[in-house]
Amino acid sequence: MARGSAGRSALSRHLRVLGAFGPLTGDLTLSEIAAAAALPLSTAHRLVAELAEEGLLEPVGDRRYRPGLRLWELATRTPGAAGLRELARPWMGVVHARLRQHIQLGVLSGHDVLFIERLSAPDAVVNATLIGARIALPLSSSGLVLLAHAPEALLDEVAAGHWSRPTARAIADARELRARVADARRDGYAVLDGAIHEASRGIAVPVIDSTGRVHAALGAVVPIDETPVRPAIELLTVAAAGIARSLEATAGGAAARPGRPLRPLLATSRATLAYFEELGVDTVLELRAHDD
Amino acid sequence: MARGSAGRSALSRHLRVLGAFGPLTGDLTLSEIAAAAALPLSTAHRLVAELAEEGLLEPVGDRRYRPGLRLWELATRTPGAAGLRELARPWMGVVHARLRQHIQLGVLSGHDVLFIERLSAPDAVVNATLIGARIALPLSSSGLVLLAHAPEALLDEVAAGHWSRPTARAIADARELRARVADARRDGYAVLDGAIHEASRGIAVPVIDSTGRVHAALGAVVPIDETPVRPAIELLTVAAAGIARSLEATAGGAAARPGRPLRPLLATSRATLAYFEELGVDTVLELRAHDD
DNA sequence: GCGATCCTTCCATTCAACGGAAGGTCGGGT
DNA sequence: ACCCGACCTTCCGTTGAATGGAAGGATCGC
Repeated sequence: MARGSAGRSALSRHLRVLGAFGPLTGDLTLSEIAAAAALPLSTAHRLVAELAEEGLLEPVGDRRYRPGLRLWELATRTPGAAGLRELARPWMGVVHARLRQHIQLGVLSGHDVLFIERLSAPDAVVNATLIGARIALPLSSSGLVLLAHAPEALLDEVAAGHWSRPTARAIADARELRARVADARRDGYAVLDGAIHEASRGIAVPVIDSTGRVHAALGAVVPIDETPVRPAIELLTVAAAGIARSLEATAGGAAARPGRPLRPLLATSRATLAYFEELGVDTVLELRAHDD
Repeated sequence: MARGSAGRSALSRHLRVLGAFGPLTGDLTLSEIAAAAALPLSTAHRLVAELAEEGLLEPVGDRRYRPGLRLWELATRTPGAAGLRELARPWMGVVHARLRQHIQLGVLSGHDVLFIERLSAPDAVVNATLIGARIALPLSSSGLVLLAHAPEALLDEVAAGHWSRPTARAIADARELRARVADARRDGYAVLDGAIHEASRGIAVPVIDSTGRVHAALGAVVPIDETPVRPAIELLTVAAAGIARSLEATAGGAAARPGRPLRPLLATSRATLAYFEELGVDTVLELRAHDD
């Protein structure tokens, strides 16, 4: 590198540039990117050009950029996100059809829940969740569930840290957080009222496989005191078990085969399944139709 | 850099590593990655460690890696893929409900169609398409449609190049390709029989906005001579127009506002819409429920 | 026409990336 | 118990790719 050279690896600066695009960010100009990424303009200029060259950014009009196709294409190979999402959707659909409220799936990422999928309804309550966005663990019922099943060290870290409190009912301190997490651990679910918005109640259960590993939290956001909680928990629990089974069918199925494990295919027709087997693709599982 | 140093920018080597994971690839070990990316082992070792550090790869078990959450999270901000997909799904659902065959959405990427979304049915015909995978332009009806509306230079390039011919009915040469593309340009749709598999017929129409820009191709894969073609084309055309309108409502709507354009939100409840407006998020459009 | 804003190019400096080689670790075969 | 082969990890001297300040353009608004 050169000059005082600041940062860490080259990779981290490329990511700083991509990180300039947040969940609510629109197309950005070069200087907006430079500012958001805290990079010198000439450096940003070069990085943006490289990223655009590789298709990770794409030019829009003649002065703006947005994240590009290649990024999405690569992300498609993310079993922990894209894969889990695809596999969970049918189960989420079942819950959604009954509850007609927000149904969402979140995974643990750092000190946040990263939301991977959400089904909504026009008349559902307020819900700050966006697909691809994060909520601090203590602010969400999904977060409590994930925390309940994470290594103790994570709870210690989070409890020691700070979190915003959008409403007065949000969990206030480490003591309360630990109590709520203990509840979630004991009950196998979490209910959290008005933590982000006064009117909303979160209900979440873990997606937990037969080895005890927790892959995600499946949650609903419902109006407080309108939707009966008990039946919702039961619906969510059944769906979470279904998701866990689907996960094991793919991951386990693929890993169990000798030879190179291939990503199992989902959601395709029987005829297509036969086609891929003919092509010599080792592991192809048909789970269920994508959309039914 | 150092030593003979081979390649291009640092970015390109990181991408070579990520590129080792294909649409059908499972979790890979370090040496598999090194081999697939054609990188020296020690280099691959360092790159993989960096990528894992940043969450672009995640360790699985104790010797394998897979693409990580952060990659998916960043890809979430891709209006041309993730955004288009979300926005198109309701329209695709309408077509799917009628045809009960594969319905798919593809965008132009290099000399391929990159498929972004697909709805299937258990009894649908053979279909090689995978979400996140590519098909060469001349092999797919969606490809013909995209080629028909792309700059002439692209057609020249593709026609001059080579493509595989999985079946005897696949387009054979540049002459035939140009003729089929001309048809697609004239008709506003493309029908292609048995190009990838003997039993399957592709039907595709462009998603074309009011400025004439083509954003994607919307297609169906149906059994040859079973599904009436004309009504399918009409269904697809209506849906494509719907997608185009949704696109303009978001992109146009956001871009038209003064101040920083924000990514419009989709698929949320009315109450949530109000919530975001209150928070000062400039541009929030509610289009329709995510799942209905 | 003039200033402000944003983008592009240039280039001397220098340190982060490179990768061959050597040393571990692990497991399976005998 | 021992060896062997397959992987993975660490070390480190070399060097050219990345860096970013500065200067020069392009464009827009007033």
